[in-house]
Amino acid sequence: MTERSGSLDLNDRKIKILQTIIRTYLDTGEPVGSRTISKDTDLSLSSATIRNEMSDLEEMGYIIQPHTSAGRIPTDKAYRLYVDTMLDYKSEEISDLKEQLEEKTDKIDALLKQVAKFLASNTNYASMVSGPRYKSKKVKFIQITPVDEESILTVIVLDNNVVKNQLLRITEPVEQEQIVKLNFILNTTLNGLDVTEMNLAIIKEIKEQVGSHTGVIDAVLELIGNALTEDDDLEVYTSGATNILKYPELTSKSETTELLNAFEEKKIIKNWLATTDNGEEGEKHDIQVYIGDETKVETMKDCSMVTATYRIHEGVYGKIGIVGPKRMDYDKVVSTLHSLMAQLDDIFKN
Amino acid sequence: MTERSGSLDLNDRKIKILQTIIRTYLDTGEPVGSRTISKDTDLSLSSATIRNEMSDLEEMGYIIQPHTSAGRIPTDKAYRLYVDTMLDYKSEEISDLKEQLEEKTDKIDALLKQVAKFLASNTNYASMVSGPRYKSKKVKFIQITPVDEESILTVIVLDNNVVKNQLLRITEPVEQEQIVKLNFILNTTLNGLDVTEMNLAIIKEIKEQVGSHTGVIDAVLELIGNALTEDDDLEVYTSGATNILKYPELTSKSETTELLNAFEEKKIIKNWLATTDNGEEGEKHDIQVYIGDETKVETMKDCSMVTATYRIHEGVYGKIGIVGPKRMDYDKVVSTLHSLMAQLDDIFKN
DNA sequence: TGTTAGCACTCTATGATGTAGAGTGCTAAC
DNA sequence: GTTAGCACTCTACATCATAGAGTGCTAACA
Repeated sequence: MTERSGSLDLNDRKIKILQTIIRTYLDTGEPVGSRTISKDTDLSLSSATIRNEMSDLEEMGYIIQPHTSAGRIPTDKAYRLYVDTMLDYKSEEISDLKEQLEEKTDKIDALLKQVAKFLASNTNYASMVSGPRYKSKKVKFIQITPVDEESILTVIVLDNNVVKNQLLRITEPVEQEQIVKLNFILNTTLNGLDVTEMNLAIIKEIKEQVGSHTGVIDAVLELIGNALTEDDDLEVYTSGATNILKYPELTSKSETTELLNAFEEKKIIKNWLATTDNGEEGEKHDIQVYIGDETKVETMKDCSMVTATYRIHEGVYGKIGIVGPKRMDYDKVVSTLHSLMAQLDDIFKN
Repeated sequence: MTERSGSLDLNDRKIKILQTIIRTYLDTGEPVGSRTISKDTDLSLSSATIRNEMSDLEEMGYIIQPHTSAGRIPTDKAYRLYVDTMLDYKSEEISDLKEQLEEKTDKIDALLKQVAKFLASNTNYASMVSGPRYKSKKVKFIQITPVDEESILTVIVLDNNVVKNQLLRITEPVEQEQIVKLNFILNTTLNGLDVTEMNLAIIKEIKEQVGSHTGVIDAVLELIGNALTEDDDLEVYTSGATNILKYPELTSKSETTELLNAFEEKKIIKNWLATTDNGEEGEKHDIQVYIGDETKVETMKDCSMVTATYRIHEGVYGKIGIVGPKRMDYDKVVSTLHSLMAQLDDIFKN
């Protein structure tokens, strides 16, 4: 159709102009006009020439005009291109991050909470961090102990060193030697098994060996089953959800509310964990950027999401992510996440 | 000054008018004019007469005019009066609440989470529920067990049946008989003590009796100390924080954000728990209403807060509250809380 | 003395109107 | 291929007029 369709490819000049548009728009949030570009680049071209190029860029789908007499703003396609090829890594903020973190590294969940907070306050976007998940869990140690006349305590240690316990009410006392026997049988039979390996045959065998107190055994087995299958409640830490309110382009009121709500109930995150769960392979610290519709979440079509996977060690991993407006400082977010991941790696080594 | 200052007391007619103003304003959120009142009450008075009365009410500080040619809106003083003397209890929604709750009463924290959710979705305000707090905690049972060559498991059961545990790394194995001895000594010495009773003398006695493995003992004692003193992280469950956005009078943007933020970080709640902690005496289900400045929180000066205390049993209690705009449906909130408290009482009995 | 009708007055919310400014696309010239 | 010039479009903003709601005051009435 167009006579000079030959010009419809991304030559260096177009790239430079597009990059300027994106950078400026990320910075100001206002549509970018041809004069601004003409002044801000070192191309020394007049605004008229820029206009021609912008016209091409618009035809190619990289920029649009909100209305006739406005400048251009980048499309999702442009952001995609930007994130894929134009990111400009900075690595400034590494230092103070680490200092902040290492104050209190005693417990992993406290650490992750801090990570979420750090990310949110550092980027000014909303952050979320999922607790570590274990590929498969096995029983390492079981112990049953009478506490008083009416209750016994069951403790289960899993191979990831997570300890589960529960007090069981009992109606009649269990004799000490029965307890010892029970402990012995449970440990020898179940040690090292995961939940798929605890079949009916094994359960039957245990019951036959013990002979009595099948009620207690049932209760213990149920507890074990729960311990092995439950996802640790899919623990998710979020922070800075209210940062979403800072960005006027997201303040369409109803949608923002919905988004905040989704954040409060941690819907987004669980969804995200569920969908990307399999993609565990790949680069060590691959960082994914989802722009607008790429998030696959209707309420987030004006948002972008940047995520990363951390690994504590083989098979034990969790996710970190931030959510912000599509007009997001991708450079900063990606580099912050990058250095954060490196820090975490470092910390997990100890 | 005024000639007929004798009319400046709250006679029945004034009360009726004030009540109508409050109810109408709570309902519509618009300033209430004299004509509306004249039509909506059974006083059969003309708007002119109502105007005279309203003028008095304004002088008495119960209502104000946002601007010259607008109707009147209630002041905090009016709300206070309303809450203290004019509440109209309804007891409709009791039933479905209970059905919703009893689905899953296995764990107290899951229950409380549901209570928060229920309250928020039922009232359309933000809700918060604090986990139960224990006046004083004592040790009921201690057990140390070797799990493998490099770790031993310490389990502590408190008298409120809360179980704490931790894996301790050890450098050299501890012999079985030492473990048995350790368990015996710890249980006989510490059983029934609270944290104030574990003084240096007792600790010294334990160490002397055991003779060796003081490192392990220190670790165990530290764990016990933590278990007895930590506030279970002051667990607080919130729900429906985004409901705050539904009320236009709170949408001054910056303040709403601050409020939401405070909610996210659960500042409000901790503050509130801290300040009202002592007020544990009094009526069984006394419900407190804090209006505007009464909340003592700057960011909540346009909000009201309604709180109640639940008791699981003697000395074990927690708090429930909701936060909403000053223009809040106090009737509904108070009656909902009322019936909720009754339900909880019922549930805790089992 | 309490109540009411009437009226002038005030203030807000709303919509219409005009204008400056930013930015574009097109054309013609370099 | 690049640029200057110009007509055109659209938004944002301020100004203005108007309708409507509500009041306070006064004078008349029961």
